[in-house]
Amino acid sequence: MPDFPLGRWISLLYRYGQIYISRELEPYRIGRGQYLFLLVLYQRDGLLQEELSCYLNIDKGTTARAIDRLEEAGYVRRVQNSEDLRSNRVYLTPQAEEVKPVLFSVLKKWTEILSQGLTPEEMETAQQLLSRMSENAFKHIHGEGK
Amino acid sequence: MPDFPLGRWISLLYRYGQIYISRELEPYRIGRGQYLFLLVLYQRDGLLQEELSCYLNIDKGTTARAIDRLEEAGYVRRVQNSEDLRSNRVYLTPQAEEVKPVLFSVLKKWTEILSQGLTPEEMETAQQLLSRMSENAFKHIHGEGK
DNA sequence: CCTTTTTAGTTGCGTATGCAACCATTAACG
DNA sequence: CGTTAATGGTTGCATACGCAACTAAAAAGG
Repeated sequence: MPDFPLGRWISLLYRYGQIYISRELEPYRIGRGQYLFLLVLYQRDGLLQEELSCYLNIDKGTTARAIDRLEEAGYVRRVQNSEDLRSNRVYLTPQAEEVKPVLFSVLKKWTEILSQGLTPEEMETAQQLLSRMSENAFKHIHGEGK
Repeated sequence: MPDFPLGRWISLLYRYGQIYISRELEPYRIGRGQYLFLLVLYQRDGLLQEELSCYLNIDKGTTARAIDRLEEAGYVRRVQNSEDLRSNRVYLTPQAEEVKPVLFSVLKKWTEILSQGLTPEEMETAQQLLSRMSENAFKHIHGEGK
């Protein structure tokens, strides 16, 4: 790749990560587009869809459909927010607590695969740098304009 | 995000990069799923679809459709390979040469956006680490396996 | 040679994703 | 208050992607 090596690696890591997650979580009916929402809800249950979208920086339409899936598979339930009837709070079900260790172990294993031959310090550095680049990306796409 | 921060940043960088590329290249009818193929062809023209797939590690079905798009938009043409009638060689058109500077400048700008606040050494490190993680991902998904 | 297997490419299907249009509810304002 | 604007959520549409089934051509093996 002559130019733009970064984009190529990011594309590969994203796509291959999705393949891995899909395969491993398929028996649990958790799709690659859904697991991130579970991760956020494990941290803080009962968020609004809008809060999930905002936190993960994912389109609200995409979020709506991901929550559809999770609800249909029995991992979350929507409860209309009594303080604002337009919005839903999303709560984990006991079934979600049950798969939590599975999900964490799958993600941990993928991280281990990626980190083969890298030192913990290098992994830490990678996270640091990706996080800073993400913030730049975010600010450019949203933050004042263009 | 409690665990799996890496996946989250990669997801964000991938999706936001796609948004940026889509917007910038939309006037030229080059989609976010197509520009990588052009980049490879700028390096070496006349590759087989299979070689493109293999080099970018992208599914051959996806490749076929990306080349469809590029052909329809006038950037490449398929020529049946006389040495193996099953395969096509993909050649750039003059129109592809014309957009080359535009494409490169768009990608360069995105890299500059991502690298704000990072030193050139840090960017170099990031590429290094991503490249090594990509190789790990590749080996796990393909290489013997799993 | 003829049959079997492999391989390059195409296509159908399922999923994910962003955008824009839309709906219902809430907030802002005159 | 009543009208207008903003906002949370849903849905239609377009694109991208992997997988699997399929086709046609080439390679392998008897």
